[in-house]
Amino acid sequence: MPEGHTLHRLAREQRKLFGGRPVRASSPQGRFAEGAGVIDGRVLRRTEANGKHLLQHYQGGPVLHVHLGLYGSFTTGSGLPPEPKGALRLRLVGENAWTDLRGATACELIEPHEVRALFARLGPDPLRRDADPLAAFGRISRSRTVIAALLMDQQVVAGIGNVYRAELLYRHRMDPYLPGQALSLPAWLAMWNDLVALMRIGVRVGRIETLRPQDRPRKRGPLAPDEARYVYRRAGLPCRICGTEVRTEELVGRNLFWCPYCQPPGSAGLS
DNA sequence: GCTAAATGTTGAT
DNA sequence: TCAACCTTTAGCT
Repeated sequence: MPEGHTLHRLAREQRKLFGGRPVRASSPQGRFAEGAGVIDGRVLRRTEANGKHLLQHYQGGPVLHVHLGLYGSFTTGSGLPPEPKGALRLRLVGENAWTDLRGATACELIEPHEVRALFARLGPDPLRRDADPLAAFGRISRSRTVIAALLMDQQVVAGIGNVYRAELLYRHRMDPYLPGQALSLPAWLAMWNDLVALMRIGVRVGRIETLRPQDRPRKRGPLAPDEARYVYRRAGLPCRICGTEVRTEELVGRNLFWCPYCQPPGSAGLS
């Protein structure tokens, strides 16, 4: 489930499982055979995530770049890896752990200048220490594009996907169709700080949780997906807070979800 | 059991 | 604007 939190979690996990030791790399599917051959036997020195991109830095210089896209995934386990099945793009095997990559949009070795170019076209990532929310506000406040579209633009903020977008706008009672220009700095900073907190929770628990404690259904056991969110994928269901039907509409190729009562036209956030 | 849609991006048309 | 990527899950039957 790849929004930014997933990639940061993976970077952390892979550092712990494979970092500082040589890894065996292979591409049973064959599509990344050459790259796997380069990595094979090298020490994994460092892993990092920026937005939805994952990088593994290997001894001697090779950098593996992975972007999971819509349905790419890593499956990880301990002990001996299972017999490869299906389209297995990349398998990494360490001392006592293995991980399989499937379905990724990008799995490639890139040069240092390509890493710089990649990072240069990403906006601040709320999960990185060096992230500057004012850089994002600069773009937002100069734009006539609606905030729901700006939030999904990785050049504005790196790592937000459709779930965080919908839930963040809801939590701030913001009209998704508000032009970026209409956001105040305090409203943006409140959203940013909330986003940092939400995404850190996402890294910690491994999924996107956005409900405030008082809004969580009181029930035991795991929550169904539509019970764990305010508006994302809840079209036609009553808003958790006001009971109005949650709406959905396609916006730049993606489904947007919002509550027309809690986020009325012109509503510019809580600050 | 089957089908459609999905948390995303790139590159061709 | 659309296909590709080719997995997973929700929602049917």
